Amino acid sequence: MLTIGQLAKEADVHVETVRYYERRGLIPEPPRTPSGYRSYPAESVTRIRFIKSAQALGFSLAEIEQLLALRVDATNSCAAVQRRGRAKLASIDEKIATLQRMRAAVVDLLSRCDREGALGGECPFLEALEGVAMEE
Amino acid sequence: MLTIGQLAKEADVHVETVRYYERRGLIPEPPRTPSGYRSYPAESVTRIRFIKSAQALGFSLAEIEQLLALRVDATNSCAAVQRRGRAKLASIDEKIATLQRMRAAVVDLLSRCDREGALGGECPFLEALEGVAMEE
DNA sequence: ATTTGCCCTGTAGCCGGGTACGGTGTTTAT
DNA sequence: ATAAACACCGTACCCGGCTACAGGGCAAAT
Repeated sequence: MLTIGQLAKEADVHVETVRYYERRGLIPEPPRTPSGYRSYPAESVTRIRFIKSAQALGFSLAEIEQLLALRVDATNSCAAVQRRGRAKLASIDEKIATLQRMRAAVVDLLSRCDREGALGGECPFLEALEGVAMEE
Repeated sequence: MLTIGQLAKEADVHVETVRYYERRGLIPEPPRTPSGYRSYPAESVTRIRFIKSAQALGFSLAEIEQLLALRVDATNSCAAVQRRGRAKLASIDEKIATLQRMRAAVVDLLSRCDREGALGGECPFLEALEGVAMEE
């Protein structure tokens, strides 16, 4: 079991962030020691790291909450989870596709810069970016 | 040429957002009509769409500014562009890899939900998320 | 045993990224 | 020729996501 400070350090966030996530319902309220200290299981580290990664990929905390809520229980039928899971899958796939277009644009830019840059060319990025944007 | 309102509509942002991006230096100051109205070339639409897509992938406006500044000119040598471009490439690749791990976790979750959910199983998401987090 | 450090619960403030508003000038449609 | 729709500028405000106190209690090290 971990104190909030140990958890924060492991997950590379501030202590206040952990408490903030708890208030937001992104992590469950942990058990307390007799004196009232929060006491976290080791898996909390995984969860917080997941939240930070998903954020870095452009998911909002509200969306992350939905991702974390993908579980079958009293309120979620397996069918409902399947439906919402597939929707999340679609948004993940769209992000991957857009990143791959961005990647190709940067690679193209760098290679042209290599060839033409030596010749005093211009290497404009916008040109390389044609069609990179995500579809709505 | 487009008015700011037309540009905003095409790019699916608010007029104020376009002016905000101009203040931030993310889009160049456009030429003005005699009466002072901004007059945009069609390619501005591409640029704003790119900005919105990059944001949706977790890039901050500051990072996007750097991406857009990947061009060889008086202040940027081709070598410098190559160096910064490769750094951006690395961050793009990391995002792709993390999204692919997330994707696999969701797919796994859905398939298990299919098999075990029908049997009254639990489908916990955290378990599927082991190791999804981005590396630092 | 007391200092140092970490924990608690508030509430308030900050930063990034817009968004809204007020007052005014310009185009365009009727 | 006048109303509606849009543009200008400036400033102020809002929301998401933290971050920083303040004022107090507990725990580990010297």
